[in-house]
Amino acid sequence: MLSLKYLQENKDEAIKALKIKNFDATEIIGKIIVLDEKRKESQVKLDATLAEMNGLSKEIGMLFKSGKADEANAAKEKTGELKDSIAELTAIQNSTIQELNDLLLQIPNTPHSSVPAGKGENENVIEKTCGIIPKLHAEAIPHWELAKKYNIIDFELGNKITGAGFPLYRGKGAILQRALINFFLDENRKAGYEEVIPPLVVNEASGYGTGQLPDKEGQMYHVTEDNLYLIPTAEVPVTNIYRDVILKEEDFPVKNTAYSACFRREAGSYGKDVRGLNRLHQFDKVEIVQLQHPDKSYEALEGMVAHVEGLILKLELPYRLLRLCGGDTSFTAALTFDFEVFSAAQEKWLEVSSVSNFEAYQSNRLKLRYKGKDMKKPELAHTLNGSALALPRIVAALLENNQTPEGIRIPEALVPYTGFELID
RNA sequence: GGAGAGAUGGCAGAGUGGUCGAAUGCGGUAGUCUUGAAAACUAUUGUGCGGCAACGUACCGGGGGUUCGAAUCCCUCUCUCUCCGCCA
Repeated sequence: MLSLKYLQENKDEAIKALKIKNFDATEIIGKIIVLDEKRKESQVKLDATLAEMNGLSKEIGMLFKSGKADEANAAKEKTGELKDSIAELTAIQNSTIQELNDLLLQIPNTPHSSVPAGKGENENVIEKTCGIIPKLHAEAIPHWELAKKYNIIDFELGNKITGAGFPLYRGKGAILQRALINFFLDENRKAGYEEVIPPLVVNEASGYGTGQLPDKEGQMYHVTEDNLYLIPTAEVPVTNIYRDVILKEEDFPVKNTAYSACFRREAGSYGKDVRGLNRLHQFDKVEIVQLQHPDKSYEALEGMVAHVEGLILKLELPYRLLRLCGGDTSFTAALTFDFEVFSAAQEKWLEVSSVSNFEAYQSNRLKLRYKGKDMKKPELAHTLNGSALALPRIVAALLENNQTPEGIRIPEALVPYTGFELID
């Protein structure tokens, strides 16, 4: 969430920026500022009353010690009234803070000045399109048919074991998954990201920390018995490593990468978009996360975009880079770049990575801060993350684009990982 | 799953009802000394909120209670450790 301080100091700027996200914040920010005044007022009163009470309690203690029990008991009489008003003021204070917090949670992150206006995905800006879209042979088929033909992904078996959206990879299909995961992790590690293996199930506090809760509750699988959630992305456990942490300024940049299975309920999805590997309930992804000094987060974002681009290039896939418009930028992001690869048989661009700078929006909830030597108080750090990369759509494009009458060709960079050059 | 013990500042660890935001040690930072370093010595060293500041206030795992007053007593939740059981 946005910080109160930011909203107070940059009210008009925030309202203007949020219009790019098609969010009219005029009323809500006005309410917040009024509520905060109220909060301050009740705080001052409460503190004064508490101070009075503390003083009185000390006095009573001294009176008892010096044997003046009568005076002490007389003083006790006075505390009742103070107690009542403390209870009352505390209640006001708590409900005001609660109300304030609820409102703050409703405001999306302010977009970066470079985010174009727009309602939805059609208005995203194509920054560049690279690579050659292959001309497939006459018998070319989409990946879900290739998966069956070469017996590498079994959707029906996944169906039997679990349900739709939980495919079973087998043989060279399974090896290809493992190869991609290792390839991505190795490349990320070479780029300075420390590898972690996080829990795949998180508690409520972590869900709140990265913003999946409360609003996206329905998108996560919930283990009600233990009140835990299956992670929709490694971003959740990895970013929560740094919840309630105060970093030293010289710790920046903090860079982590993690492979994880990801679980998404995808409630409301249906139809041709979910065919084959295009949209799954369980899929594999390698994620990169960075924590940065506020002055350097956009530089870091650029670096992350370049890194992801390098991965796609090594896989020899045709791709394009999109700068998301206000309407398509997520609630929590300030600036997002999407990578899409072209899947030649279904003739579709498929999103394979989303690289975002969240600025201080996630940090504010996480209470992730940093402190420099000359700083009196800690400040919020900036968080960034990106997929590097999500597997299923990469696999879809690899299968479709590289199909030949002899079999499916594996890109050179992956061969050391698969141990074979052809799926046949 | 059963029985017991515990959770205090960056770390270790004292504190069992009043002046305790909390002893002490280690660590960190700054300084003195030194050619430099080490050692020694001196000072300083948590976070939130309000305040220009002085200062006030809250925080001793989370929540609730008792009390004029709670780190300290009670209830509850979570987590950790030890032993037993079960088991990858």
